[in-house]
Amino acid sequence: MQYNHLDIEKKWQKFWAENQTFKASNQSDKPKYYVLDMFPYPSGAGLHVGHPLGYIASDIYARYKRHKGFNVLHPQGYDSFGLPAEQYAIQTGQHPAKTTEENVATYRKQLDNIGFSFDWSREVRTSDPEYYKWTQWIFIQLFNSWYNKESDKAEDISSLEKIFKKDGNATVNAVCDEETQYFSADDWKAFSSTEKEEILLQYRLTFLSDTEVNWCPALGTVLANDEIVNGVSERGSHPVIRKKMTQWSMRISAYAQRLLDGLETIDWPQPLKDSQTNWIGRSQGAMVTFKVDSGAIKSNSEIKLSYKELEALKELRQNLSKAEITLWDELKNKKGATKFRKKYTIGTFLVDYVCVSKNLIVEFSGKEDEAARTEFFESKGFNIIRFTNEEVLQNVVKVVSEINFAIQFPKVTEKKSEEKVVVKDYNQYKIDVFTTRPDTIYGVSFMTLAPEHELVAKITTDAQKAEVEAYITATSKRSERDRMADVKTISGAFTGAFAIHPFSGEKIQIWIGDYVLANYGTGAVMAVPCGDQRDYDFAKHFNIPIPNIFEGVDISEEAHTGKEGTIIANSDFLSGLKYKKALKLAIFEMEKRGFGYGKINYRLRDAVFSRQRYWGEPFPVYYKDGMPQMIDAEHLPIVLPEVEKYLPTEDGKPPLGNATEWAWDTRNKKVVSNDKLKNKTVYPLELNTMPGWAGSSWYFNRYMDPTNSEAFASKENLEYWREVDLYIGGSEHATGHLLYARFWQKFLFDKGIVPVDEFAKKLINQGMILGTSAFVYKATAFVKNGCGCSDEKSMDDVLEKIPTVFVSKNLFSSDDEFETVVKNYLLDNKFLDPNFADLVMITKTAIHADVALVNASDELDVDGFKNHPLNGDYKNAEFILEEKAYKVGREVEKMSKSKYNVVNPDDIVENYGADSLRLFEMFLGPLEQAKPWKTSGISGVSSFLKKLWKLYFNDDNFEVSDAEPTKDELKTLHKTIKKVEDDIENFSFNTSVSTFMIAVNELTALKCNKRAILEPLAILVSPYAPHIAEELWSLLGHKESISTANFPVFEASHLVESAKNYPISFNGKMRFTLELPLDLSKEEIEKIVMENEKTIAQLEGKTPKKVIVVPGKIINIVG
RNA sequence: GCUCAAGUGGCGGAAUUGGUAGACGCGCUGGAUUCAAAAUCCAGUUCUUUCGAGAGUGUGGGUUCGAUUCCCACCUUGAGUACCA
Repeated sequence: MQYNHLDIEKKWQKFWAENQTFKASNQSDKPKYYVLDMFPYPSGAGLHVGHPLGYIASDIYARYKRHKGFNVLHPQGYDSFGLPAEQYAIQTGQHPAKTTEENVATYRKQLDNIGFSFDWSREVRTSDPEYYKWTQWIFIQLFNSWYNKESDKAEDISSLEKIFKKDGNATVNAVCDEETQYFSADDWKAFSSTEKEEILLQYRLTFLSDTEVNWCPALGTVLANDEIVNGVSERGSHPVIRKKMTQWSMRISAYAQRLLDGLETIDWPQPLKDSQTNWIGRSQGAMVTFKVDSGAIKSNSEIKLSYKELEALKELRQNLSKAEITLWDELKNKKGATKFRKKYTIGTFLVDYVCVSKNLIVEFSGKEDEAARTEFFESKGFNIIRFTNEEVLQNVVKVVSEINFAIQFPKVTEKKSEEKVVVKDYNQYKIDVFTTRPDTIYGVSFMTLAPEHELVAKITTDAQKAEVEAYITATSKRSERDRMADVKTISGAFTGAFAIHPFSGEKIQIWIGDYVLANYGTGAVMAVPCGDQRDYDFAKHFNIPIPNIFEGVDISEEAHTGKEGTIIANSDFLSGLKYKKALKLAIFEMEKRGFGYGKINYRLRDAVFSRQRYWGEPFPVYYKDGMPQMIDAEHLPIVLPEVEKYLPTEDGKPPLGNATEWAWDTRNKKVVSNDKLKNKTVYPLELNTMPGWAGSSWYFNRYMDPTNSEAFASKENLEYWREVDLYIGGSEHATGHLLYARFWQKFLFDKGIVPVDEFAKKLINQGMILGTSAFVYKATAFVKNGCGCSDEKSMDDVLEKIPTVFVSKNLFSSDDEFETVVKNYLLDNKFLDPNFADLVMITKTAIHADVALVNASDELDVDGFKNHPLNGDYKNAEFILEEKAYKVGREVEKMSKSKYNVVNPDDIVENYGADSLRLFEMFLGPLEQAKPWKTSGISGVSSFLKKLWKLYFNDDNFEVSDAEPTKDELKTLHKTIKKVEDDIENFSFNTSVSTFMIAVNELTALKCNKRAILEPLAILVSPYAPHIAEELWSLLGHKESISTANFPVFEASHLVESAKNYPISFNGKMRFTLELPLDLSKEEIEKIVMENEKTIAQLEGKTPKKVIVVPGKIINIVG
């Protein structure tokens, strides 16, 4: 019987589907094992041979684990929301759901062809409302949570409200927006519900905010940082600009440290961990505040307090003086428009009490900067009344009545035009900088602000104004890309202002420069030219002093950036200290003196979560009085509405703005027509949709319980499957999917929803399969310029006669040679008149030829090429052959349609079988490595399968013997068991394929047909080539699927040898081998070897200096 | 620039703890079979060679009896990231 892959493979694929062979049970006596692939986005192009590589590897592992007695979960699904389906919808008007459905069907067919052991009963699709219902649910959970730094986890928002009610926000240690104002418990109670909502939004883990986003005009949507590559969009390479928009964001920054720490606990590839570590970008250093020292500064807006000052405020609020308490007792009961707040910040000033609605400030007198305060407050339109401590303590009633009077009869103070107000130097401007090198603070000789820094306009002196403004205009005109491309040019401008060095008190210049980025750190740096190359270059360029603070280091040519072993000099109390000590001491002193503190900074930004797209999850959100409201979980899913067009609306709203049924009826709890928005109980729904990574950030949990309609997965199932044991997918998701998924998992863990905080124990990145493109070399003829020929028309005729010519690859090695070959051919075949030969020039063009037209010897199917639909122009082309064949050139490139090097797995399955495809993909090379595909190589594994098949047959009859196997046969079997088992455990699938080949070659040579050998062999092969293994297994008389069989057990006793073929080396070089019994002692071996005639010949009479004998390994004779 | 990974025949790659470099497969060469081809089978295939042997894992050095493997410097390629203070 011939091995017929077509029949066998169809038969067993049908068997597996009908018997649900790979359906995983949610409980079992066996240990559990969860093998997961990154689910595919079902694109219209279908799969090429590169896609299934990871799936084949994971399938082999899953099948192996079943043989090893595990209850294996091996699911598959589709990441079916996404841009291409939407772009296609825009072009064709087809609903993305429809094209997605079609693409999924194609994918499923292609996957089924390869014989994967997926449990399809658990399939998920992110675009299925029953699935995204739970994506929406998780969004609500995030909205209802805040990050408590004290407990270092996410907590329910109600616990935060409780604290606000009791103590205000002074005691809260949370991850929140930077510009959060302080308020007391009483303030909280007095806030309107809208105000409360606004404040809570600053703490929620998903929040709405005006953020600078990456807007891609061509795609009409915002993009996340990981969706931008080299300043242009990852998809389509469109330019991206910065734009302020109101967007949902995810407070992933709250998890920065835990995302970093978690990497230590998971077995993921180091490069991937490195790239996440870089992306999170933790840097340890200090926050330092520099005061601005300026002759004339303009004030035109409120100044925010620094973090440290806000910290100090907390203390102040809690430690009120007796007089303060007495007066507050009187004022705090005022309600409504006359409500007072205590210790409130206005500008950089802290006022004792203020009634904001009446513009009245009440203060204790005797503050040192009273005059400045009065001038500033009045400029802001406030009235100020002041009392002394004594006045309050002696007659608080009188004081209160004066306050009441001031409320009722306010002094008319005109709010002065802000531009005109010139406030003299009150040291109110401060520049916060972040530095990783506080030890070099005495090396600071200037400061640089980003051109966009908010202080720039305020501190620039009149003299420098024109220059600074010109510089800002110039930089803002440059695109992000230009700025990135041109990092060499040094540019900047002096503001004219000076800062005060916090330690030395010296005046230092403040510059602006575009090498400082507005969106990293504080957008300002303290420049230490001697210790940072960019600062150094900047200082050199603008002739700023470069003080040297390193002992014994030459900085005349470049900055000294090394840390280890560096000793600090010229730095007051830091002089003479080593880098590490100086760093610690500098931070200690800053904290003591109150102008700096140790801080850890992260590069990781909060993730923008809104997309102006149609084909994504709708938010479960409606807007009431401009504030977002969550729809109760019980009403989910909020299903994507139908729209007429998938483009943004004419007034620039996202595509959902086209929907006519997109309003939330809060009374009837359902989505209703927009006509009903006039109703008081009907509100508009969110028009943005969620980004692609929303659905993929938790799908691995859904597989555990995919049809549950009560919960996103049941507690029992989550507890049973816990986490993914093996996850296989591409490394391109390092800073996208794999980071977001870890973030959500940690959040869900905090909330007690999932039992583990890392979703995948082990991860492997499969390498890309590249295409091997084929090139043909086309000759183009044209007439030399300026030939001086009289008759152009006749030259046209000459060219007319010359056909398109292709030259076989090895006929030329240079362009000149190419020209000669072509000309000779044209002359020989009378395509060219010898009289014109010198006037014609020939150039070479390499053209991609379809790889399907090229055989294993790189020979082109010339007729096939001429008749190929893509090569219509070459029907009458001439081919210059070598040895009767046209040889193509080869080059390894990424697989892509335009290079005609894409190989479809369906064709391979058709011609060679799924088992061959699986074996070959594994045989190409190590799983993690990128490697080129060359279809010709498949004949090796294909003939291996035929040889394997033959072992079980005697001519056409299936025939195995029950006789005892020989020692050699057992040795081959057990050697193979050991190697294959080790290889699978180490994911070294390529080497086990060669092990199978060796085993089959050996057993063929031994003419082995023993059941005791061939039965275990079928099991060994079955994870790799499951169809042929099932067929052989059933021929061997088994009724159950081979997947239920136990993996053969290795017995070392079969490999025990009595003799060893020793390599005999001279000075480490192997010269010959010698067969010796293994039970000899070192001395005996040495004696035999030294007496051997070959040894004597090698030594040429010399006496060896030393003889190394390692029994069982090697003998080395040192001469 | 920085970080990481990798450099082995004509090609994909093997050598898992330092111990016979090039397993296995493709391709190539020769042979058998065939009217012929495909398929199949057999033999050979790192380079040099005076046929004795010698050299050889990107380059140069080091450790070692012995290095593809460990250490140092450099070169090349690929990936990621990029004025990150």
